[in-house]
Amino acid sequence: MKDQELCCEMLHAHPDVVKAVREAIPSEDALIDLAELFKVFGDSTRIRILCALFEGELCVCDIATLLGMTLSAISHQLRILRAAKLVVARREGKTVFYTLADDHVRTILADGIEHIHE
Amino acid sequence: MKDQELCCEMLHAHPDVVKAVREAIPSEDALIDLAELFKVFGDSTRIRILCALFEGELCVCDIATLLGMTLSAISHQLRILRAAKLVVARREGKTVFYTLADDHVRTILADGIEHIHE
DNA sequence: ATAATAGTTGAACAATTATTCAAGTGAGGT
DNA sequence: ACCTCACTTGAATAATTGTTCAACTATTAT
Repeated sequence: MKDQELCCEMLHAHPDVVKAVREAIPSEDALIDLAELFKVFGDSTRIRILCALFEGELCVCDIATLLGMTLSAISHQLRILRAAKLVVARREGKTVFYTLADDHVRTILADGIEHIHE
Repeated sequence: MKDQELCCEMLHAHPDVVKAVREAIPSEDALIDLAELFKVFGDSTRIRILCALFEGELCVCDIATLLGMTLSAISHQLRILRAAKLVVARREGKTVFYTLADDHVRTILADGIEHIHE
């Protein structure tokens, strides 16, 4: 986190290029938010939950059974997915059903799969 | 990581639904790879590097200057981006220039931005 | 009321990871 | 040969994070 003006190591950088890029890219805050979103996709448990929900709504216990994990572990991950607005919950009696929040999830995952298969 | 057959807590799960989903979703290994890819996008320094490279090729020093970070920190992150095949390097004398490896990066980031703005 | 079921939550622990620091390459200049 | 510049790399440290365990809430049944 050094200031580039004070960092002699970096005086050889191409200042015109750096200036142009600095004006063109989104704000640091926007990119932090973006990284936070991708961080949510960056865990295989959460990816598996999202993929399972592609097939339709599931209760927490179904997901736990499917992944062979505890209710608690799944519930913690669902909280993160809810906070990122990737899934929504619906209660029916004692059971809570989860669904994908929208189609962005499908699109993002599909793009990722495509990159891997290239 | 409990076996669902042995886990009495989960006997109430909907077995037909679980079975259908289990057959429909990709293999656990494939989803682990996918999570690894998104993990690379899940860091704001790396996202900022990728965004900077949208504008064209940059040397390591340009990137370090732009982000106000040390050469070492940037170099470590570039190594991760190279391993994920998101960027490629080209040496010209003492300088190493980096470029986006392909258009998947643009697509994935654009989808992420869209989700945030919804 | 009491109990049982389905899920949530907080604290703790282990594992992962981003940055720093110091040392090490590889290329060009003298 | 020696030096400098533009990186790269390995080890160490601090911060973050996923899972477990135990306790708790909400709903239904008796």
